[in-house]
Amino acid sequence: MSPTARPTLLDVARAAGVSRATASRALAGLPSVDAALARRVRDAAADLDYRTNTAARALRSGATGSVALVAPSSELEGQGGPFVGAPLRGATAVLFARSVQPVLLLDDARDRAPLLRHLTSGHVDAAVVVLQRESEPLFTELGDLPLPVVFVGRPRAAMDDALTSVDSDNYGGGRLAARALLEAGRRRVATIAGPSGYAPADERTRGFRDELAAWDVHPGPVVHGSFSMSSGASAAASVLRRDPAVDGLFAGSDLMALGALRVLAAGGRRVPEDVSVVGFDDTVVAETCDPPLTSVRQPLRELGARAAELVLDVLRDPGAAPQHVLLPTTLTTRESV
Amino acid sequence: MSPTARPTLLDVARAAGVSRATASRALAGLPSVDAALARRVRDAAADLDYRTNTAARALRSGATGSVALVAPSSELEGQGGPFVGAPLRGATAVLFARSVQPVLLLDDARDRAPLLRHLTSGHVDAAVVVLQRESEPLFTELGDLPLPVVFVGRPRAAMDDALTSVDSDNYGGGRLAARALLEAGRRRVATIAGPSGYAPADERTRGFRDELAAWDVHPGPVVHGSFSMSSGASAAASVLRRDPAVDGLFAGSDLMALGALRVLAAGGRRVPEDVSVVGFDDTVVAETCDPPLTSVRQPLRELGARAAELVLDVLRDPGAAPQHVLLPTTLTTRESV
DNA sequence: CGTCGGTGGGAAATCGATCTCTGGCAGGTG
DNA sequence: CACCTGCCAGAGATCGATTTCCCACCGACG
Repeated sequence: MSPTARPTLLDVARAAGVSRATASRALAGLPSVDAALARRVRDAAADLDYRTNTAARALRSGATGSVALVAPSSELEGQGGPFVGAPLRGATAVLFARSVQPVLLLDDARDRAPLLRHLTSGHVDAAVVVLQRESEPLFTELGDLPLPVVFVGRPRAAMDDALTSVDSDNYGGGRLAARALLEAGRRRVATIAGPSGYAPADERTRGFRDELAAWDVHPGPVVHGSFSMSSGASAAASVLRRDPAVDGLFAGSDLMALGALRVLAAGGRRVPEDVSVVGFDDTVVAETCDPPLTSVRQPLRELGARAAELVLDVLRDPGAAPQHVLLPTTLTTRESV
Repeated sequence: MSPTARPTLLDVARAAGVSRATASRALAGLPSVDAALARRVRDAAADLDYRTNTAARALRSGATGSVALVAPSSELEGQGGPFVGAPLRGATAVLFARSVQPVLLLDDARDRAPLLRHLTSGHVDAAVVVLQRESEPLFTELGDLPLPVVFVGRPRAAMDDALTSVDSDNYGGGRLAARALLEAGRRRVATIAGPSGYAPADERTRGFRDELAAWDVHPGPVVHGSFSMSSGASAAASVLRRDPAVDGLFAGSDLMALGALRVLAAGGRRVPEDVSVVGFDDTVVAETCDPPLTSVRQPLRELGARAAELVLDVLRDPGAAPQHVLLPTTLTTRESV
C-alpha cells in the first residue's frame, strides 16, 4: 500500500468491524443500521479521512453527480460578463453546497454539435443553461434533451411551457423605472427600448407603459435600440427630435442610457436637472458614468441559484411539473433622476 | 433492454464480432490491433452511437478526466469579470477540445476549506487557478496540493519557482505604454501606478520607467492607487499638484485612467490635446469612456488557454519541470493619446 | 415449547472499461 | 521437420460503491 493510496469503503468497514455493505448503509444514513454501529462506521470514516470514490458511485448508480452549466462563450468575457458570470456564481454556490459538480460548458454559436454531443454523452445528469440573446436558438435545440434542463432567461414569450425557466421580472422592472421618473415629477417621458421581439426588452417596455397608464401619463415616444451604447445615442437623438421638451428617459439597458447621456450632454441638457434618466441592469457602467445612473437591478446571482435548485429538484423528483419562475427586480437609486 | 439504454463496449464488440478487449484496444487506437478489425470496431461503434462511459473509465484508470477551474467568486460578476471570464473561456475551449471536463470551482475568500476539500477528494485530476489580487493567498494554500496546478497570474515576484504559472508580460506592457506617449511627443509624463507590492502593478511601472530611460526621459511623479476609479481620480489630482505642466499620463488600470480623465476634464485639460492618457487592461470602460482610451491589452483568453495546455502536459508527463510563461501584451490605440 | 413476523447485517452480483495474462497462429531458422 | 520468436486477440481479474438476496437472531404469540 503506497502512502498516497486513498482508503476505500472496505478499509472503513474493517476498521469499524463490519461488512462493506453495512458501512455503505451507515454512511448513506439508511435507517436499517443500528445507531451504535452507524456511529462506529462514521467515526472510522472520519478517522481514515475516507472520501467516497465518485467514479465508483457514478458507475454503480448510473448518475454522475455533476450538472452542466451552459453559458454563451462570447458573453463571458465581454460586456455580458455580469449577465453570465453572476448566474454562474449563484448556480455554482448552490451545486457546490450539495456536492454536485458544476461542469462549465461554453456554447459556441458557430458550432453547437460538440456541446450537444457532450450533453447527451452521459457526462452530466442535468443542465442549467444561461440564455442570452445570441444563444436564443439554444433553447430550441436543448428543449428535448433526454435530461433535465433549466433555463436562466426567457428570450421569447412564446417559449414552450414545457421548459422550466427562471427569469427576472422585467415587467416589474419597467414599472419600477416608470415610478422613479413619475415620483421625480417627470411627465413628458420617452422610452429607449431594446430590440422588439426580444421578450425581456418588450416586457420592460410594457411594464413601463402600464405604470404610466396607472398614473394617467401619456407614454411619449418609443424608439428601439439594440442595447448598445451607439444605438442608445442615436435613439436619444431621435427622441429629442420628436419631443425636444422631454424630461424623463427610460432606457432598456445601461449602455443605451450611457449613449443617451452623451447625446443629452451634447445637446445642452443637464441630468438630472433638465432630464431624468433611468437605466436597466445596474452594471458597472451605471456606477462609473457621469452622472451615476439610477438603474433597475436584476437579481442575476439569485437567478442562477434558483435555477440550480430547480434542477436539483427535478433530479430528485423527475415527475415534477415544469415551472416558470420570475424573480423580482429592484431599483438602485443614484444621481440621474 | 429499455429503449434509452446506452450501448456498452460489449455491444460494440458483439456487433463487430470481437471481444471486449479487442474493441477497447481498437477504440483506444492501440497499434496492436489489425487495421481491418479496428476499422470494423470503429464502424460498429459509430453505428451504435457508442459513447464510452466516463465513470467506468475513471474507476478503472484512476483518473477522472476532469480538471478544476478555480476562480475568485467575487470577481466573476463584477468589474473583474473579463479578468476571470476570459481566461476561463480560453481554458474551457482547450479542455473541451481534448474532451476533458472543466469543473468550475469558485473560491470564496472567507472560507477556503470546502474548496480545498474538493480538490483533494479525487474529483479532479488537476487544477487551473485564476489568481486575482484577493485570491492571492490561494497560491500558498494550493501550492503543495497532491495534484498538478497551473496558476494564471503571478501576484508576487517572489512566488515559488516550483509553481507553474502563466501571466501577461506586464513589464512589456509598461514599455508599450511609455512608447505610445513618447511617440506622441510627450516628455513630461507621470505614472498612476497600482498598489505597490502587487507584482503585476510593479512590473508595469518598471517597464514604463525602463522605456522612458531608454529615451532619456525623466520618469516624472509616480502616485499609487488601488486600481479603482476613485483612487485614480485622487492620484491624478495629486499628480497635477506636483506637476501642473504634465502632458502624458500612464495609468496602471483603465478604471484609474477613467478617474484621471474626469479630474483632467474638471481641471480644464483637454485629452489628448493637452494631455495624453494610456490605460491598462483594455476593458469595456476603455471603449465607452470619453474620449475612448488607448490601453494595453492583456491576452486574457490566451492566458487561460495556455494554462490549460500546461496542465494537460503535466498530466501526460508528470515529471515535467515547472514553468513560468509570459505572454505578450499589445497596445490598443484609441483617441486618448 | 415451537413457530412466526420482523429486523439487522453479511455475501455476492453488478455497473462498464481497462489491462494483464495467456494461448493460438504464422513465419522464419537451424 | 521441429522449434522458436512475434504478433494478435480472447478470457478474466480489477477498480470501489451500491444493492439485492438471504440468513440469523430476536421477541412474541398460540
